[in-house]
Amino acid sequence: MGATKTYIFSTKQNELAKIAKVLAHPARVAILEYISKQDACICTDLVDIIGLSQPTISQHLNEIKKIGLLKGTFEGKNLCYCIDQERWKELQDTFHLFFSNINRNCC
Amino acid sequence: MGATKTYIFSTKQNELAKIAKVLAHPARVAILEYISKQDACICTDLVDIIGLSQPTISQHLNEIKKIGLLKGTFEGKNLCYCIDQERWKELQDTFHLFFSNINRNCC
DNA sequence: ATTATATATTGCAATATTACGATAATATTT
DNA sequence: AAATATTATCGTAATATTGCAATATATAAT
Repeated sequence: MGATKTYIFSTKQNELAKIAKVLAHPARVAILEYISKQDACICTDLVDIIGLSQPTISQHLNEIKKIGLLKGTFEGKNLCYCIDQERWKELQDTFHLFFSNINRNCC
Repeated sequence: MGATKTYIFSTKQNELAKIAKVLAHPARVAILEYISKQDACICTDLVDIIGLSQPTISQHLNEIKKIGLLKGTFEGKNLCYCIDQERWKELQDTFHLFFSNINRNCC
């Protein structure tokens, strides 16, 4: 008990839920927004911008990384995080499809 | 410790996260998909369709209701659940905006 | 090599979520 | 009024998430 029964749902349903879960925290929304607004992609200052501790930010970044949304490369001592545009579009499509496939003739 | 620090984020960021949280469970995705596919909206059989217990389904429905996505009216002994089209479009726009506002010139 | 700076990992406590049995509430039917 | 059917709520156990201090790791600069 207590654990999500993923096995009774379809792959697509689990996929959407998994992606949504990453967006289900304001810190991760804020991180994605911040990174996307940067011209360059040196994101050293997320800790100051967001206002959470460095380990916490690091963990959130890791959650975002898990669904393939971040490309990270070292540039000097700083880690350069960028949003993976291909993956971003994929997720956009996933959500678009989900929101589009809804029946209108009800109630 | 342990609780999300909502107060350090913007209303919009918290809003998106809150909506995403509802979609962050495959059962709720499945429920929304099922309801949207029905011509009529008598959704008594969700328990059989999804494969979770009646209390669990009821709780999930409640989560969906909390963000205003469900219109529910009693029709006889059965509860008639429908998706609120207005609200649905709002959420669709919220996500669309979020996914659109992303910088392209990076990395 | 040592120091400084940036990010990752570990360990742990607080809180939240998920799921279901038992039970209550509500409405229909007999 | 009693029985039936459907949904909601309560209580509780299992699991997951959130957040941070402490520590480890990695690169840069001195």
